[in-house]
Amino acid sequence: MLDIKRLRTNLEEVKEGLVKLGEDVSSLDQFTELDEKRRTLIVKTEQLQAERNEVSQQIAQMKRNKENADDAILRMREVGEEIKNFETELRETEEKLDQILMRLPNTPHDSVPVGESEDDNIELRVWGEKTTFDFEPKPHWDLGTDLNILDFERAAKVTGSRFVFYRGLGARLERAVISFMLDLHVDEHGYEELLPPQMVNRTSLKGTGQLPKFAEDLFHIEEQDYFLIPTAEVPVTNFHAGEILDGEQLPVAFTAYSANFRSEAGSAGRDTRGLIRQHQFNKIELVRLVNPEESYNELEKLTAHAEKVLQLLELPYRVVALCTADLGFSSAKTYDLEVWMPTQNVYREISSCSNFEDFQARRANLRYRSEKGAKPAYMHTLNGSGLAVGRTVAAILENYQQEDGSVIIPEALRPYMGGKEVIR
RNA sequence: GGGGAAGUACUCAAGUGGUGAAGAGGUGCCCCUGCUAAGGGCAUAGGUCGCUUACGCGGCGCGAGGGUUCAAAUCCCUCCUUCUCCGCCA
Repeated sequence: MLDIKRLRTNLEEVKEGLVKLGEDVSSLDQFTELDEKRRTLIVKTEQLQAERNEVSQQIAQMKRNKENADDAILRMREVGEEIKNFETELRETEEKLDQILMRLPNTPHDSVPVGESEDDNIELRVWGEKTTFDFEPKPHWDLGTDLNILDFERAAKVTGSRFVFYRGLGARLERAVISFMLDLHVDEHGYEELLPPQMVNRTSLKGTGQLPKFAEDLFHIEEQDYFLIPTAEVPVTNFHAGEILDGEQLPVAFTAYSANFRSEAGSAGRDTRGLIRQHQFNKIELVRLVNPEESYNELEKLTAHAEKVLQLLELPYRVVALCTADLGFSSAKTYDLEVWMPTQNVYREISSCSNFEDFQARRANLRYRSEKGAKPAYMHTLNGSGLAVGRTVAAILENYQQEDGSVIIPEALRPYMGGKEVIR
């Protein structure tokens, strides 16, 4: 959520930021009016409440002295009615304000390039050489099916489209990638591992920004009003929600494995084959809760941690800075890591590393004290995939394939594969 | 799933309609003391929202949300969490 005080004092500047995102800012036309109405109602309500508190004490006094308090009680009955009316009006006004504020995206950092589409994202660096073959490489879904390590057909039978069975060494490979990534982030990068709940409540989803605006992207459990998590970002960022941490506890660095569930509403027909766009996929997440002054250094750090995975797996990739058109709802700045997918001849997103500044912290009430006795302040939150596991497996299959249809296992994963070197 | 009990500050805890939510521990400052311990004194309800140039003032806050009442930690309703007994169960 944007800072309401910032909206009050710099409304035009905020609008400019939102316009860069291609956001419709007409909802803000009512902001000033609603905000002023809210504060007027607060003043009126509180004046009456103060009066009621005072007279109530007088009534108590009179009763104790066995005096007659009927006049005061009658008067307070009316005051009580008035308070109730003002409170109702106040609640309605605050709901309207909330409707506006909770649906406004974060404003982009100054360094974010302004753009019209993802084509305006800026390539920052390229790592590794694009894989080349002296034979016709197969897409990973054919490789996986032929090797009998991926089974899309049976998953469609058992559940539906956009699901998959990993089988045999395929399942083993997925599990190896998960363990490899977690171990790297815990042992080398200093993250604490969490294994989070894979369903969350509405409050958590509002905290990170998926609700109220993007409900149609989520799987919902009606009975309990829970949602399957679309990313571990949700439970992990909300881990400290509502708490006030000591400054020394920052930065908090969590890594988490979870399955992720996305309805993929609106992407019908896109990436229908293979592991790229599934309703359920595994991901290792990196989350950092940091000092505001540090958050942009922290973003570089976090991105480097995600990149390290690709480097150790020796998968060619590039890093792009997302332009305003491609920026996510909650993010102030995002770097995407894109891995080389030889059969599609493109770099495909495999990680998204973002600084949310205090946007999520406001929503989830994540605060810290810079020192003992200091006023609580919002921390900054960051997260990134470290990495998407299914897409990593797809990239391994495609980049490490051989002419005979077998796949070499990257060296870094072999300890997790029982020493096996090839899937054939 | 059914029955019981509970949720008050950093911790423990009193409080069944009426002035500022007891008390203890802890913490901070001070006294005493050669130093430490013990002892004594004072302070200590976090937060947040609003008003105010400011010093300040006020509202809300006893798990959450509603309700009754002039007045709610206290009475009523719904929900959440924890403990516990029974049943079921990976």
